[in-house]
Amino acid sequence: MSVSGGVPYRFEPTATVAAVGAEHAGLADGEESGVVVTVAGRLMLRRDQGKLAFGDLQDGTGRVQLFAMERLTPNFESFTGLHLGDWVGVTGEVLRTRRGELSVRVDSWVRLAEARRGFPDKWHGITDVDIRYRQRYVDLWVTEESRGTFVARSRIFSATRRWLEDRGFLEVETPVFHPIPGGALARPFTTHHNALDLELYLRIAPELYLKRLTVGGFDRVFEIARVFRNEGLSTRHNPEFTMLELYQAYADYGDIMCLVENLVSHLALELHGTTSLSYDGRDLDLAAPWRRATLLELLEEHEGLSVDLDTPRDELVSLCEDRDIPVESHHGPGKLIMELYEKTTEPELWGPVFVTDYPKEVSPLSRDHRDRPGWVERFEGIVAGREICNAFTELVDPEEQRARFEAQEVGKAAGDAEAMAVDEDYLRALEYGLPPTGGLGIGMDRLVMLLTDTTTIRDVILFPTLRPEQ
RNA sequence: GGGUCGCUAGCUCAUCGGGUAGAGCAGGGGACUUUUAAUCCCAAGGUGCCGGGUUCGAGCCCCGGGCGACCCA
Repeated sequence: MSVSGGVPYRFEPTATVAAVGAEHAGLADGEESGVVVTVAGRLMLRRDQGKLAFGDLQDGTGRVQLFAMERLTPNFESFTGLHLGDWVGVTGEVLRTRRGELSVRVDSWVRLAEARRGFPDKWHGITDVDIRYRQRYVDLWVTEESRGTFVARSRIFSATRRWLEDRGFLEVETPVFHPIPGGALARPFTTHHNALDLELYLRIAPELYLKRLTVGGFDRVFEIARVFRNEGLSTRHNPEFTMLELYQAYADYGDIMCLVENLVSHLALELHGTTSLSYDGRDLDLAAPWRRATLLELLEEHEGLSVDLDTPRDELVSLCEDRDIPVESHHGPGKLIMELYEKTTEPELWGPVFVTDYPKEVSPLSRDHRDRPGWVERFEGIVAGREICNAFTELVDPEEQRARFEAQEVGKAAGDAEAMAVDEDYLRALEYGLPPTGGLGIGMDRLVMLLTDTTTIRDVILFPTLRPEQ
């Protein structure tokens, strides 16, 4: 076996680094355990010392020191010739050195892969975030927080699935290719199917398909859906991101609020053992119940504005203009109020808070409010100034839905690239009867950001969208 | 789309009132029997993001472009 030779086709570690550490925590300085283990991972540091050599092996669970001796270790010269970043498998006795470092003695070893490119600085790591995003395969080894964030992301997803399944929700998959983009107000990506000679859109939301399933009798469904929106990049926006959407028959938006606050606080407990978190240097408590307040109440509370849908349009327009909010001629009072709220109030909210009851004009899929004409039963969950979810009592009436779609088409004709189109098949589905249903969409990337105290969406997406190199 | 900042060795960073670049780590060679970013010695390593311009001379000044970060729309 030599460093220049080939590498094996398989290898069988008997323990993770973390397990070695846990099982031999009590070993005294200078003591040998009598236990032989096989570990594998990357060589991240090496300290040669004549007839001895020390190295740090890192696997997915942590680091442990390797202790090689010329007297015992086969091919000792080759071992000291390993490069930082090389993958190695090591078998040997677990011991603690005189200096108190838990170690695996290198009684036998094999190189499992060669790092032909030099690893980043062993102390400073990678500081250029561009390299971290483009070469995540290096970042994950070198930047401990990065690995931790993605492990947390995985735990959040699996805990979410488990929690929903425990409550009778069925996970489904619906199409990514949509002939008519719908379910959200956003610009889609377009693509083309050659055999059908058909323009298709990458979905901007799975919503309309999931509600078709509710019509079909799946009374609790969810999908963890990659969605695609053709918009700019920012610390909060990636063109492809992940939404959890769920639909619960017989429920209204009040039921969904309870679901959200229970799910999110559960995830915080699973991940951190507490709902008291810190985000971006500020305290945040996700314990249920969350405050509920209407959009108008919050607009008055934060901006001192007492307005409503019957406020004269001129007045709303000048309130917007006073705040440098651009107004377009087709904006009605609902849209103007929404703009005022989004620009002045939403960023100020720390939360968690459920902002309830939105203008019908900006909510084409939500059911009319049972008591407030012109408004719908919709809420957004705002945490740390960010919208993490959007939910409503679903609009079930096909006639009303058609009218909402047609109002959207008017906006589309007026040049609104984000407006919805009429989806005849969806209307046909509604005509077969959608029961009272509560629906929810959660931005999973933003939720992960919140729970991992991360302020850039690129830090929670393994391979964020970037301009190509060169 | 606008503004600010950044881009120098594989990685992390220096240098200067414009005079064709320097260190640590990594990589190469050597020393060292308990190291902890080990240490010590030696040698090597650069299209200074790209393209123009000003200048006797540009990594540095000017213009254009690229990529990124942050802020704003």
